[in-house]
Amino acid sequence: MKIGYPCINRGIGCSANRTFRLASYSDERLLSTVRGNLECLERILSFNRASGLLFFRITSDLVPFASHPVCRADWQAELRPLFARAGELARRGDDRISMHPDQFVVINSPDRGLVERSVGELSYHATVLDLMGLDDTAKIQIHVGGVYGDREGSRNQFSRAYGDLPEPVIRRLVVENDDRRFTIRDCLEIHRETGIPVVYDHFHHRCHGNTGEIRGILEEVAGTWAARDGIPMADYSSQEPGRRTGTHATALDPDDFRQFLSASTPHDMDVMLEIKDKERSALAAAVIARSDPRFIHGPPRSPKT
DNA sequence: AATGGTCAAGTCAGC
DNA sequence: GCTGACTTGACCATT
Repeated sequence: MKIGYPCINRGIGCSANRTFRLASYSDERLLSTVRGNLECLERILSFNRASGLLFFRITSDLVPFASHPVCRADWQAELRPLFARAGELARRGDDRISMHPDQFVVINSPDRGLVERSVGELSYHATVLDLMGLDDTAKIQIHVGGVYGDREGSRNQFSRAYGDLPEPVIRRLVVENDDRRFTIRDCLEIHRETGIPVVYDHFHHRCHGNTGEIRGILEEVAGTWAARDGIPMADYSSQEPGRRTGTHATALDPDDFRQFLSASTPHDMDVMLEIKDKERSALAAAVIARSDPRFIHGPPRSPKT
C-alpha cells in the first residue's frame, strides 16, 4: 500500500499548476510556465520521497491549454529532457503516478465535438506520462460522464466510446465511481463490457448511502486490474461535517480512515487521500497505516535509493 | 500591495 | 435560471 495526495503540496512553497489567461497566451509564456511547473513537480516528488509518500497525482494543469487550438508551441519536443528528468525521479523513487482529467472530459456525451475535445485532452494526459517514461501502472482516471436521462444507455455509450479511444489512452485509462451519477456497480458493469480497470472511490460510494461492508466490492474491483496495470488504486476522503453531502473534508478524520483501512483488509491498494489539506493528511494517514501491521497489505518493499 | 471579478471546457442538484 | 460542487484557486486589471 502506497499513500498519496493529489496535485498540490501546500507546504513546499511552489506550485506545479501555474497557469495564465487564454488571452495572454504566447508560445514563450507557455514554455516558461511549463518549465516552472516541471521544476516544482521535481521538488514535490523529492519531498514525497523523503516523506515516504510514494503515490502522487500530477495536476492536469501541468501544461496549460495543452489540448486547446490556441496552443501551437511544440512543448513536447522543446521540453522532452525535462519531462524525462522528472520521470526518472519518479521511477527511481518507485513512485506510483496518476492523473485525473477534470470534469470537462466526458467521453459518453451525445455531443460529438465534446467527445473529440475530450479525446484530445486524454491524449495530452497520456503524452505527459509517456514523456516521463512511466509504465502502464501510471493511470489516468475519469468518471463515466453524464446520465442524460438514460442511465443504462449512457453507461453503454461510455463502453462504445472507450473502444474508439487511441491506444496510448486505452493503456492507461481507468474508470471511477462518482458521487451522484454512476456507482461502483455501474463501473464494474462497464469493466465486464470493456476490460477497463475500476478505481474504487470510498467517499463517493458512501455518498450513495452505502454504509456497510465493502470487502465484496473490493474483491470485484481488484479483479479488474491485470498485472501490468499494477496494484489497484483507490480514492479516500470523508464528509466535511456540516456541509452538503459530497463536500470533501478539510482535514483527515483519523477514526474514519482507520475504519476504512480495517474494512479493506486484506485487499492491497494504493490510496489517494482527497483531503483539502493535502500532504498534511497524507502524512497523518501514512502514520496510521504504519501503526498496525494489518494495514500494510502488500509484500514489504525494499526502499530504493 | 491588496482586492475582487473572472477564468477553456460539462453535468446536474438544489435553491 | 443561477450557483456550487467536482481532484484544485489562481490570474490580473484595477484601485
